[in-house]
Amino acid sequence: MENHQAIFPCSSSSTSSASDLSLNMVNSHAYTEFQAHKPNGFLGLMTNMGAPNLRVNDVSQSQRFVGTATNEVKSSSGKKKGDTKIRKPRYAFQTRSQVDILDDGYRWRKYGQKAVKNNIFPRSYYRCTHQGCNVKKQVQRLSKDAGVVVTTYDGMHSHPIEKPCDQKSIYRMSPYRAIHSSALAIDVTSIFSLYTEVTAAVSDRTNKDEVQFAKPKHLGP
DNA sequence: CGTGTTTGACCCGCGC
DNA sequence: GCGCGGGTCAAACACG
Repeated sequence: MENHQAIFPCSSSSTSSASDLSLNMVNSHAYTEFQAHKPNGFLGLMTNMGAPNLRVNDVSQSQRFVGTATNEVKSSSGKKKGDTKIRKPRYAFQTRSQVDILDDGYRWRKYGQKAVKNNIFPRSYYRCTHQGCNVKKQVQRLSKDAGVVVTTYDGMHSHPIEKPCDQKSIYRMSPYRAIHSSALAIDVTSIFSLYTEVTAAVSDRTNKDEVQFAKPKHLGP
């Protein structure tokens, strides 16, 4: 596989200024359960996964990572009739952070925000702005724990990371984004290198529902 | 002007 | 069939 350092040039610097950042990654089946407020909800999953309150710098030591390739996702336009449902890999990151927007190095455009049932926090919808890239993500805070942000990714990026290391020069922030994230931008590129590796693995297993845990080589055991 | 957010309206799938 | 909830669209708007 390709060199992650080349894809994520910032992966060596964990400049999280939101000091209380932790992360779990879950498959979307579990995430769906969480959303439905069933007994085996998200918080319970944290315990099951055995990696509660990980700091981002410790992810290499104990992070668990699961994905699925068979979630049904509507095409970009959910309005057309007779659309064949395409399946994309879908992943949910759980991060403990004071900010919603994780600086993953890609450029996202917000295209919607919705109030979610049983959650006091709205869910935000983002789309990758790269031409031809149809990757989407959803960002939502847990109502039970306002410090936890769940970021769900739909699809895989088919292009290199767009944002160089110098956020100030490349990440042209809108005033809105600046308000919410410029001061506390979180560099989680090392986490997203995991995402890339496993999504690639998933793409090779299109007929299987579940994917084995992945251990990123470059992050060590 | 380019880029991005906001937000109400709209569409669709699903459960009852 | 109907209502609800999730996801998306698009016009209006903000800002450098």
